[in-house]
Amino acid sequence: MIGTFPIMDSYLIITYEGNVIKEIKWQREPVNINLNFPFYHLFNSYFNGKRVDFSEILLDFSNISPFYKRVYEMARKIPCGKITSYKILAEKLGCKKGARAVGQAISKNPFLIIIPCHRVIKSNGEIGRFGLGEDFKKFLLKLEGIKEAENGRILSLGYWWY
DNA sequence: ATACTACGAACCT
DNA sequence: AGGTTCGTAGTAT
Repeated sequence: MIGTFPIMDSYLIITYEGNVIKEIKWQREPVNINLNFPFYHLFNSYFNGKRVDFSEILLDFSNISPFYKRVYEMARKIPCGKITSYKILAEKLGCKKGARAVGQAISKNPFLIIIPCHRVIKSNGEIGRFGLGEDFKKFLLKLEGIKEAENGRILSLGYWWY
């Protein structure tokens, strides 16, 4: 079953079976809106700027390599309103110099929003890349109350999650 | 074996 | 400050 949810100039495509989410991807090409998918109200609240707890949602991790799975499960623990870096995430996984490998995994995040890959930025404070574009990443961070400096970098280390 | 990253550090101007 | 280069870990072919 597939649900669709419009956001900015794109659409979330939510694939699910029962109450298990199998995949959340996005596309720019318009689709028919179908808001009849599990946890719709959570997504709706989230995009209205509310603090939302996605942690109880069941995700289908079959067909995901062990390392990617570890990255996703770790990334999922980043609290709303906090950010971290690819490097820190790698270190937490016991992979000191694996920042790039983490980036590769994050770039293929099969569960947009639920696994908050937008909360992972570069270690020098720059926003870093994002599938739907850097502006979308900034939009999500702003939604969560993360402040950005005028030079496009994150303002304060106090926001970091270690 | 090789090529490819949503990275990072170390160098350069 | 801004660029280039190189190391790096894991994945895909």
